[in-house]
Amino acid sequence: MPVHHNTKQKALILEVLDKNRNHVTAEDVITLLHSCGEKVGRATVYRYLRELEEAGRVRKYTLGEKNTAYYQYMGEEDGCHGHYHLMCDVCGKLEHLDRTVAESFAKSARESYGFIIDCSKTVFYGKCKDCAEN
Amino acid sequence: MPVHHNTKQKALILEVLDKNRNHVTAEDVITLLHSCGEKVGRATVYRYLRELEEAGRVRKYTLGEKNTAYYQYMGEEDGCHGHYHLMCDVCGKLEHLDRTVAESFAKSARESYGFIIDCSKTVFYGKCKDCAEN
DNA sequence: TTCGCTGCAAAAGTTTTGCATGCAG
DNA sequence: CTGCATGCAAAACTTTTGCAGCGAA
Repeated sequence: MPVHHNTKQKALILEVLDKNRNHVTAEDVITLLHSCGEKVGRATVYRYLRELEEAGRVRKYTLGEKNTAYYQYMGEEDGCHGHYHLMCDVCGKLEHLDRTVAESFAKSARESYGFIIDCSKTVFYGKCKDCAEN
Repeated sequence: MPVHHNTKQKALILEVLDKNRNHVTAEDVITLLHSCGEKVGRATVYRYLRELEEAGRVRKYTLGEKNTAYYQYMGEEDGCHGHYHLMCDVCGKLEHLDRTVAESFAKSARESYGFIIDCSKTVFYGKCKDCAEN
């Protein structure tokens, strides 16, 4: 386990992620910080985003035909407490699906395949209600 | 509507996609062709994969933490012989879960949240049977 | 013969890494 | 003080594009 220093840069990055809960790219983070007069190195942003993703605090994914990665802050709650994530790959909105709804499915997967689903890491992709109606 | 010339290169690429229906990267296609003694230019592979994707004959997505795109041949009829992915985050093995097993779950999500799950993009993370036993 | 297609190489775009310096603990 | 974190630039990768020449229709 790495030692986590509390640095100004990490706090700034987290603040940007918290204020932009829908899909931001690494370059977005850099640009947003730069426009606030705060300069954080490109490598630091990429390194911290990766660290956050590996810790399960941020979700990394792609949208549309772009080859760039989008990042979404999942909040402090470690995720394994009661819900699956539903991510709209049109608008990037994240919804929560109560675990009880998915319980039977997880059970089927376990019984059929012996696969134990980790709900803190699983994200369902698709279209949210609003985007499906358009 | 572009004119589609029937070239040897396109036939070779399609053949590779057909024989490897799951998770092939562009580089995989190039390497596989090269190992068969067939050389097809990198640009041609990328161009044709993109064309196929735009035509709906191939699905493009990302898996795991990789930054590379995976391509999946959907066959001539875009049937719903889709499947969910079960990715073991211990050994990295990828398993397939038939869509029918997950159908009731997808239905619940749709009825409760109006969310339409795209099975081609959803990956369940967790432990596969082998890793769960250790 | 005519264009579209191919292949090479270069460019473009995104992410990672090496290394010297800075700063939190 | 110690050593992890940062920042810069370069490297590493993946994908796209320009252009000359080839080849399918």
